[in-house]
Amino acid sequence: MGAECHHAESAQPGLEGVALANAVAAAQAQCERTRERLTPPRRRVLELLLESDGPMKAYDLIAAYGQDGEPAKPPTVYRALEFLERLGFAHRIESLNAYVPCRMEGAGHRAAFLICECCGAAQEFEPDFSAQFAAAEIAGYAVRTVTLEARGLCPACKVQT
Amino acid sequence: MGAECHHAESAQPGLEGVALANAVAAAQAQCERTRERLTPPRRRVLELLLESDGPMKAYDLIAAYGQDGEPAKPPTVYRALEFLERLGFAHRIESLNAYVPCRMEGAGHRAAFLICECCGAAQEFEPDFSAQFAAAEIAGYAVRTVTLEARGLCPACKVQT
DNA sequence: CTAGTTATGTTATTTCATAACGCTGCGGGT
DNA sequence: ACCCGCAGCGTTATGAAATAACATAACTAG
Repeated sequence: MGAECHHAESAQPGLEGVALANAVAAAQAQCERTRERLTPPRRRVLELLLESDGPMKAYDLIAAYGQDGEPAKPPTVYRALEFLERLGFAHRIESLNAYVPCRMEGAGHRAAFLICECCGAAQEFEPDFSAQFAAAEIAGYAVRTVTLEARGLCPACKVQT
Repeated sequence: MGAECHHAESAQPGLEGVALANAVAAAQAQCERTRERLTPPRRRVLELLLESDGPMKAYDLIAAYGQDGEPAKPPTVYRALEFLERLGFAHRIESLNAYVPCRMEGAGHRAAFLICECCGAAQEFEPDFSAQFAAAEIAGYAVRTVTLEARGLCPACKVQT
């Protein structure tokens, strides 16, 4: 994923082993609570996102989908992503055409990201949209969702060249 | 552009005649001040954006480019859009894959939009990113640009069904 | 069990964006 | 005046991202 620099992309190391299993199990449990179904393709895509060190493109997911190297068909992955986004298990980063697993505990529908233009890392943070909601109210808009993406340099890339 | 509803999309009526000419002339003047060149394709794409009632897709611009009905080649339009964005004359709306002319006076690199999911209107507003900058600073990020897109219903669509 | 709904598999296509290459025309230096 | 370097453009082709459409399978409530 590191597109422009050589730093190890370790800001958000992917999950493995037990941590991965726990994360998937947590998603499973939440689904059962809300009568949603974490079906095999959905689970598989969630796993891939959680394992990744950084944002994944849809076609990265498609290529990585089959344990045997067989790619998925695009709709399989896009449908899974739609589900994961709806449930809040994943977010789309519009400015990258890429996807990340949600790293925030129980954050509902709010998402905000700090995106490093050097190494490609994307860090989710808890947004405070009060100023934006105020602006929306003045304009008479009923806001449903807000996406915010701040681009710049992460601490590691800021230091080096 | 109105995708899902029948309301007139009049929130941001396009410019015509003298108003259009004035807007283009203002861009021209600013270019001259900064030694940038508002070449014919750039001027043409800017005109098309200013004339439009709402966000335009890249291929809308491509189709509308020639006064004689001849479409442009994609790179022509994408290069012009890149220029217009760099100069702050236009903004890309990531969540729509669409472009709008900048409506804010002298706003530098900040852009924020209220997007109606019913009629497709996109209203630019003056963002206050102080909360986000604070969050970025805590995380050690050096932010360069921020894009914010709030999706919901505009006043007109909120009232009707 | 069976009808309705939700999810998946599959094929094909559409939409969005950029790579690569050569030509042109303007501006700066000597 | 020259020519040289670079920004901009035209053109062909391709790559990347996302969805349409339709058939089949799997749950679930009655």
